[in-house]
Amino acid sequence: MSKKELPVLQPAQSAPGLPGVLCCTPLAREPLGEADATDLAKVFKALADPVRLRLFSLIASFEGGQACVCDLTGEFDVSQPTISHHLKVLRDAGLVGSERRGTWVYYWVLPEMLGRLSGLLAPVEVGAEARAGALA
Amino acid sequence: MSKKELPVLQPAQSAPGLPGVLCCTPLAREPLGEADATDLAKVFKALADPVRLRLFSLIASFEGGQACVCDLTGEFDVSQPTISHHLKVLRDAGLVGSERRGTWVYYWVLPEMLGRLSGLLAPVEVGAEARAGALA
DNA sequence: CTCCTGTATCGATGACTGTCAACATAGACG
DNA sequence: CGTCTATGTTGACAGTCATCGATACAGGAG
Repeated sequence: MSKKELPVLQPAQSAPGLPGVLCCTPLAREPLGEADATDLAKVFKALADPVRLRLFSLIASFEGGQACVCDLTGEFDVSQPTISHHLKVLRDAGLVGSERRGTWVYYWVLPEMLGRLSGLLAPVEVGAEARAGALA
Repeated sequence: MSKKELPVLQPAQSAPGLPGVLCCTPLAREPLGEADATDLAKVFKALADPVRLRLFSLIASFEGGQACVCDLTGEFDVSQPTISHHLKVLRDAGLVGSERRGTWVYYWVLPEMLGRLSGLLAPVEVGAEARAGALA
């Protein structure tokens, strides 16, 4: 079941509330509102760090689609508290989910947000018309 | 600088250094390398600001696909130098191109980068393939 | 219970970033 | 030439961020 309009982002968990923009509005289709831009910027900011990008990619491409923190810390040159901090940023942005399972804590990517971002960045048909229709 | 020294970035050429990652590698497909993550982070960082997001969206959705700075400054509460700064960030990230045309300077979105980002964020089939075929 | 390991939080710090005012530059026009 | 308008650049400041060490919390083992 795929719901497109619902901002389902486990509001009870950690997602600070990502409104409708992140649903399906193409960035290049119509001007972004202030509030929407602020929310979107938070998500991009979460991805705007090399360590977080690698963390995110590592989790996403892990066997089973999830990884425990112990699998991640060894891959980076930063300290464990830093890794934990970055994971929290990703979680707060609604990009990953997490769950404690016994001793270890597992993280997985939330594909919804990924798909929304992908759709947001999808370029609209800007063929020859755009270039040709120059004004004065 | 009458005709500019080629501000319009060409993929992996005059750009700040956008290698192959930005071409078509899905983020959730395989772990991102350090260098690739650093480059990608720069692009996301350029989008990680509400003003820049609105600027970008505004330019992209403008009539003719391009807008002069004079069309943009009025839409924001920040000063003109700040707008100019943000436009430079977007240009350096390879997200927009610019050209002086007489008195005014016009900006337009580079759809290539947009498409690359969109492809990068495209979620892989987590439901079936990733879950099953990952463990080799 | 106590110890040990895995993970999160806290406080501090150096680096970066968004913003502005002031100034510089480029082109149009008289 | 000089002047006006449109943009870009510079320098400075405040706020944010990435990172660390120390520490706290959670759960399993003894």
